[in-house]
Amino acid sequence: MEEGTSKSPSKRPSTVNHGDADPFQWDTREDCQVRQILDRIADKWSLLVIALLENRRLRFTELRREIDGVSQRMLTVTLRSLERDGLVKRTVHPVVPPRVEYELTSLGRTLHATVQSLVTWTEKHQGEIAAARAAYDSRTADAAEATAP
Amino acid sequence: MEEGTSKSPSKRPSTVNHGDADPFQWDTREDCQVRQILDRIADKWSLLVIALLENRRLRFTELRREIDGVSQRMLTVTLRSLERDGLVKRTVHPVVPPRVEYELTSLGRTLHATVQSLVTWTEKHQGEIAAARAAYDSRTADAAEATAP
DNA sequence: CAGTATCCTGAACGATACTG
DNA sequence: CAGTATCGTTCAGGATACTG
Repeated sequence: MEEGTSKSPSKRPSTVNHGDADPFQWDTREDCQVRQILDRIADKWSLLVIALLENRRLRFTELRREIDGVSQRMLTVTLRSLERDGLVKRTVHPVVPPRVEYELTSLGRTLHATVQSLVTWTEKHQGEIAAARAAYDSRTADAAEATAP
Repeated sequence: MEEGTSKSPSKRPSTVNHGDADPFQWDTREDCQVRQILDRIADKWSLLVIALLENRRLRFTELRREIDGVSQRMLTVTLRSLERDGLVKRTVHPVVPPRVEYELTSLGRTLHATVQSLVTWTEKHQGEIAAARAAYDSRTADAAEATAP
């Protein structure tokens, strides 16, 4: 598992370079914290895990069953990332067979609350977005049809 | 440009399958709107573009200069996606040389406002996250050192 | 049960060259 | 100026097999 460790730390090709006095430092720097957090929660599974753990602590297999599309490997990678960032607490019970439980930390719960505003926004505006997409696609289709009929 | 068009529409391998009555429909379905929105704004450049357009309308080259790490290709792809979703308005002025200006739509502005809460959360908690990472990494390093010295 | 370790594929992205 | 077209690389993530 090299990517789990390399995912966050190995990201400074110093591409984005703005530099000057700017009211938007938070988004113009490559190592921007916001971007890192967004990358964390917007990846394929993190949000699902956070949402499921919001209710109750769950075991590895329970999470797997709930999400079900996730591969064993990616669930592990996702959980490790969340644990590393202090969003999820991992508890190993020294029994056999092993029993490992995951739960949100208090930090994880505050993140979930914040994400809710995004969820709310999306639910409120998904109609507009769908309409915009449909409009754009039909416009594009028309243009293509007019160009190469 | 195949990926620009395929980016959003070609995403239903119907992997995540939960099904049963669940208070979390918004996050367990593969075609989840929240996930789509997150994918849009969390990609490499969208957030930067939205942030820059929050202030003023900008031309293609101006955006390119501001972001500067972005390739011509990705800026185009990003702008097209944002336009398709109704977050950004594209205006072509029929002059020569061409003059194309981009600005946020009202929908785009409301999204920016929503994202701000995430930014605020991040600024507030980045210390905790950094600490959690450092703690996790040192723990991990210790374990590795104890296993294979 | 809860993982690791490998291998492999597709697609995201960058670099480059060309155009209305 | 503001793109489009093509090519090559990288790497996230799935499939599979093996362990404490």
